[in-house]
Amino acid sequence: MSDTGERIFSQAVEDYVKAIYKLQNEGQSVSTTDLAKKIGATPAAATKMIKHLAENRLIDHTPYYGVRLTLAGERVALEIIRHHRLLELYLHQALGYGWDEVDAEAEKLEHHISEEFEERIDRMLDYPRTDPHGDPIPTRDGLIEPNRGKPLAESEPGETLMILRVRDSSPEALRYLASIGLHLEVVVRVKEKQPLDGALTLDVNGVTRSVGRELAGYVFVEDRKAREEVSVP
Amino acid sequence: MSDTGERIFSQAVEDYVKAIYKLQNEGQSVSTTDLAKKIGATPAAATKMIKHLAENRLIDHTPYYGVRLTLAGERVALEIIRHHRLLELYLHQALGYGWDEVDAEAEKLEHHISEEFEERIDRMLDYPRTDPHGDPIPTRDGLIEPNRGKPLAESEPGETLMILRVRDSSPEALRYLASIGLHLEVVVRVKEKQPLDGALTLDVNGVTRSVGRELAGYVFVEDRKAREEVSVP
DNA sequence: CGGAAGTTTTAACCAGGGTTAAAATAAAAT
DNA sequence: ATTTTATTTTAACCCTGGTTAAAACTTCCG
Repeated sequence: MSDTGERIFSQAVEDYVKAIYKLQNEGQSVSTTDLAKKIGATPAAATKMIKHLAENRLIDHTPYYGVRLTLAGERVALEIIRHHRLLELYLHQALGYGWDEVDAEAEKLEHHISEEFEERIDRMLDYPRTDPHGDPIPTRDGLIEPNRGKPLAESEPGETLMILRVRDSSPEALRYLASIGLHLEVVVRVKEKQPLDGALTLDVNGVTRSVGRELAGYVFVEDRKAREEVSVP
Repeated sequence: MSDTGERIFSQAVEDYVKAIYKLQNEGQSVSTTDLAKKIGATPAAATKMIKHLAENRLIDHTPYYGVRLTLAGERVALEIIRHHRLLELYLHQALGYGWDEVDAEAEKLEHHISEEFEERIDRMLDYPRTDPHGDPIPTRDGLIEPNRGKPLAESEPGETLMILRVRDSSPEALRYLASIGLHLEVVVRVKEKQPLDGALTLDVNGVTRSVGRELAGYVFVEDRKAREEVSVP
């Protein structure tokens, strides 16, 4: 009950921290070049920001060897991701945005909402755990559940699977997946798997569909049986 | 259907243009000092921005004699004010914000919502004409109705008036007004007016209330009879 | 081991939006 | 009519977040 809702870090800082968080989630330490690429700036700009972040104890920096978030940095990242995912869900549920549209709008808003706003939409959505792509929403105090599911691309013929999560890659990919019936919670059965390119033939609600290996790598699933025990929280 | 939703002007530019618009609405041309004060920066900073705005044909600047918005500038100002007031109403209606809280939150968001978002909340609110303080919401194509009502402070004993609009001054003032029953659409009767300080004694829903001249200057009213003919849009 | 190649960092610079201090101008007052 | 006062503008500077070009460091390979 002490802070008055002022933002502590600039939007740029928040963007970098968030980018580092995401890169860190596949591969231990984050390189300057990868970070620069993700942010859309030059490596030189990234280096300068890295110094700034390190001075503010948001990251540990071993020159020439990359960067890792400190605990403080992770807290900042998770707060922004919380904003982002709550906003995505809110836009979807309350304003009818499609799951391919929510990311762009949430990106614009995530740095600018107050704690009050966050709290209100959280309550309005009844304290949700996942966003419209099935990604977990961090809690107010910076905890996050692990990502759910294994890639559909790694499944084998005969398996019956439920879609739990879809990587929020491009709006086009999301729209295409939706168009062939691959939404969250949908159950699919794997009919065939091409031996060479890994393309899958699926049964989706009685309709036969094909997805290439790349797209199938964006869809995360869980064995049908495992799901029955978890049920509603 | 041509622009991709990119913002054309910086947030700073938008803030200055909005400030000029508001100052212009009482007193013809806007002085550097007043503008600086409104923005919360030094006159030197305002001068620099004024040059920038003039180069972009958003204002006409007569050095040493002040500034006026061009038509283009007015369009920009009204677009931001539209965002602001739609947001205020949305926060109030959809998220339960009090009328004393909406201004601060809308201030943060008004620069960052897309046309899509604007369109969606506009539809969701069923194309409203006024915000929670009774201020008119500009249309999508930059038209705005004149401010409604005359100051309560100028009314005389015996008059029966309906509250149409309340100046969005401070959250405290708004909270106080609400606490004594002075909301929008409420009908009051003027019982007395102090000859010297202009303080009013009112009948508000059967309760007797006093408001000083300053506060009464923030409340805008219309003669009760005039209202009956207008009715619901 | 010694380059060659790729990555990272440094250096010098730019633009936007701010500051303070000083100079220029307008308005008011003796 | 001239001086005083207040306002506005200019000048010189700061900080943030970017750029390009060059230098420093790793790494990998012959």
